[in-house]
Amino acid sequence: MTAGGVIKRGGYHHGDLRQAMIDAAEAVLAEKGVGGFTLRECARRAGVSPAAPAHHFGNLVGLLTAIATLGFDDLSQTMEAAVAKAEVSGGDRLAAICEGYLEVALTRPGRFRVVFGRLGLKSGDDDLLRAAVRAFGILVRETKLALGRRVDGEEVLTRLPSSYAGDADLAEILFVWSITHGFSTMLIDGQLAPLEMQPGGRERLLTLYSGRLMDMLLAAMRTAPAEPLANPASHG
Amino acid sequence: MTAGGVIKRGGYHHGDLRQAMIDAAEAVLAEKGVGGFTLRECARRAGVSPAAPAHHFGNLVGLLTAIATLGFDDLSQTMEAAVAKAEVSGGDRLAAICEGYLEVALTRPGRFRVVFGRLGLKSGDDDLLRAAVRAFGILVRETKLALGRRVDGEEVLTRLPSSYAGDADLAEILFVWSITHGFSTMLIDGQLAPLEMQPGGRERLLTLYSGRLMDMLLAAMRTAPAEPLANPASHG
DNA sequence: TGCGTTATCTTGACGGCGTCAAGTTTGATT
DNA sequence: AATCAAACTTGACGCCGTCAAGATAACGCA
Repeated sequence: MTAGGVIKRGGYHHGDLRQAMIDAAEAVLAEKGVGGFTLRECARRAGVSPAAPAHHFGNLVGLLTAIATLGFDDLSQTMEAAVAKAEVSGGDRLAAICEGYLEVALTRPGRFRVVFGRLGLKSGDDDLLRAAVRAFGILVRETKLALGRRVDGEEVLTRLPSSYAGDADLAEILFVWSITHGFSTMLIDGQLAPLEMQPGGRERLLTLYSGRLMDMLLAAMRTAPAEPLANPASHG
Repeated sequence: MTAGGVIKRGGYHHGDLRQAMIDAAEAVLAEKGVGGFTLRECARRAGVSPAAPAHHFGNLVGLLTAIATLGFDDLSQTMEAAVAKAEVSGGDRLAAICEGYLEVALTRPGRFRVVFGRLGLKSGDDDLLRAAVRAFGILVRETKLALGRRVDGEEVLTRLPSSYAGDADLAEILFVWSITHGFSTMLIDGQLAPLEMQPGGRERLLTLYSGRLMDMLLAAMRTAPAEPLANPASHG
């Protein structure tokens, strides 16, 4: 039923408008990108009046926040899957999450831009925060593992981002994230479009990314200070 | 006169509406950011009807394109100035342009987002293209110099970006750009806000950037193949 | 079973947006 | 001085997000 969540159920009441709106929003983002994204258009596709979504999301920002939460979950799942695959194939785990990050951006650029774009999100939203902490935690965990640190998985995954402000490995974390985020955003925002114009251009870029760029990234990580003087687990 | 380019000259005709619109746009971007940017608001500040700008810029995209051109020029000038300063102080030239890039983003985040954001620009605009080629050329030049390549300055600065698709140093160029662009955008888009919340948080981030991150960047560059025999390495 | 309560959705309206067509004013050219 | 093209205004159109008020339907409880 409700293929794509777009079909109305009854007459007056929808049944699951919240999910239908999210589905419609994803479809609009996939078709027109974040520029052509409109609350009224989503409501139209859900077969509902423009004011209906207000009851479920409050306003446009609320809907975007729900989408962004899905985006963070997508990031977490894809990165974890990439790690699992690397573990099997013998590839590097850190490179794997970087490629997973890029994969998410390329697969759903609209949703990715909702997550990381300049559009305002509900800053206090619990679900959003939880999803963001989880995704960030994976990045932190893999960076620390790549540095040879011992990591208590549970602890890392639940720490708030602000608690990393004094982390001994923050520079390395930011380094990894900057490369991955920078390349991903430049690619989906069209900064690299001139380089993609040649036949096979995009493939070449992706090869460079998962090849030489990851090599350089890992080489840079190996220049890290050998031992952290402050124990990252309990740090004052 | 025309302080800020906002004051009208005569009654019906403005005199220099084009410049006044650009000034007003910059002011709006500085005050409200790219989210609160509106053509009508700019026209209002220039003391002119909503439809007046059409004659000078065509439409909203035209105005944004003019702003983006200024943004690229800003990037070029700041990066060149940073190189000059590094040349005097004995600092690293490549790190200097990376810090100049970040400086531009932090100084005028609104304009920076117009340059690199998801907003559409007039893709065929000559001035915009020229400014972009110049800024990109500086990045390429310094990356190649850091790799020990000999560089014919004029040639590099005028090549179109698409012509770098087969460049032997493309991976290193993308590596440098990704780090710099990634860190800059994450900072001004609020991704690092939780890390800035602690007292002195932003200063710490900037210190990390111009310190350890640049060290890692330069270390990674030193792993480049000595001769451009273009062997795309793989780490699988 | 029937009734009231409450969540859900519609209707209609408001102001603001970008853009267009048509009309008005101005400065420049001849 | 007459003409003309450029510069700007006016008014309108269809969008947008959001709000207040009303309609509807599902649910809990007698």
